[in-house]
Amino acid sequence: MSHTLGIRQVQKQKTRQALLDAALGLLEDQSLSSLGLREVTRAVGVAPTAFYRHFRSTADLGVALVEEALGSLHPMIGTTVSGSGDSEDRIVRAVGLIAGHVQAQPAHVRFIARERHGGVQPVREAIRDQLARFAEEVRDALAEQPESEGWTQEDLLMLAGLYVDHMLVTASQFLETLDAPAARREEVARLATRRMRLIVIGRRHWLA
Amino acid sequence: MSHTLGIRQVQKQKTRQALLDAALGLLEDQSLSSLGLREVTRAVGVAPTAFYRHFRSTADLGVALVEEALGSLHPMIGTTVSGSGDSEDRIVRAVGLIAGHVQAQPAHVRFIARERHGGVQPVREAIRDQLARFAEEVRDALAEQPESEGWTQEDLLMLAGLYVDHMLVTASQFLETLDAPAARREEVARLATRRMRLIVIGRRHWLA
DNA sequence: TGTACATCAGTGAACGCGCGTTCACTGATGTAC
DNA sequence: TGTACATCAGTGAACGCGCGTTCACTGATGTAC
Repeated sequence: MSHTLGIRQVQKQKTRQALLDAALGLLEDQSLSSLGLREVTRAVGVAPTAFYRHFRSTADLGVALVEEALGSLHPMIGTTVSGSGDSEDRIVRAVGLIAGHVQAQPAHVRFIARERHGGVQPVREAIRDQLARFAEEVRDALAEQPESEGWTQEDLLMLAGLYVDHMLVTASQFLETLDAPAARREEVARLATRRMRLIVIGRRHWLA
Repeated sequence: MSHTLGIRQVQKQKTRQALLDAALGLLEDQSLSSLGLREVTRAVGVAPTAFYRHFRSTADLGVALVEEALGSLHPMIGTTVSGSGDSEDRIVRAVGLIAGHVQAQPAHVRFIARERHGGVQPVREAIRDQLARFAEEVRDALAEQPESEGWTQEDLLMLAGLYVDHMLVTASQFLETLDAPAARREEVARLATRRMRLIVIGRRHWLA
């Protein structure tokens, strides 16, 4: 049975989302460790004290943003790695997907890149955990490919980590081209594709 | 002829260095964008206004820290890439060098990892420029290896970028093991070595 | 070498400002009967 | 369905505090003669 939220719950969720959205916007030009609670509430148009009805602190809000930014990407992983076509097709598709995601959610991507090594410990840990999950998911998807025959789980996880890190490097490179002409973006895509190709070649000859 | 600095210049340099050192220490648990000028002068034991005799702002100090953290590493590049031994020797030596540097200068490494995508634009740009120089230096060193015959300059730079990014990923992984038992550090070293080996294998078969 | 003046790294008081957090509150929504 | 009470998201005043920046200053160091 579907549980309908009351008016109060719905309104509370709206305010919470508004706080998250406002914070994400403010974080385009600063780090979470310098984001002020009053800044966020001012941007939303609520009293500073309303903040505490939703988050204990800006660090707490940051952890929620990590969930929002990365939580929904997990399904994408499997379909990309296990998708149809040869490895060249998959490389091109993966780079395209990253480019598209950066265009669609630049603020999310910037937030993750910035706070992955940022000054707020709980947020760093939340990101690290999510990325570790990504790597495991990639490993499991790789394990089902015929090319992975003879590979140890450990080496598959090593390769998966390489893919995940490369994905992040590529995303942050696309981020830097957002205000640049499309040609610059093409160049990043070309370069990312070649890097990925080199890794795939390394994979193919790994067991030799 | 050697130019001896006057007492005044020497003292000024000392204070400047004390400000840089204090800032670096404070940046272990926060980002530059939340670092206060008064925090830094308080840690050094000088009046807040003394700060302005050395830097225009904390962002300006950050740019100086980038120079301090990365400027002296350039010579290391060439000797690592062009060093003696086969590729396996060079991989092991490179990973060892990174591990040693992280142990010797953890605050520098943390600062670079944190501010590379941090909230202070001039600092991000300074880091990006230094890393671009690293990549070019690696490319030039690679170009002199016999294995690079037939490679375009562009592909060599692509490979060099892969090495530089991998170096940073490895450094930040070592950083997370600083308070962990040595066994954890060994594991990171092992993993980084394998990743590097996979890239080298990819390189060997690139032109096929 | 000694003297008179210039330089300038560091001082300390003062300023206006925005911060995070507390508290008792209001009034719409939810619930029990 | 109507009523009486409970809940609780958001309010607004108040607090003490540390911030960045200004300014005129001091006194040791540097320089010209």
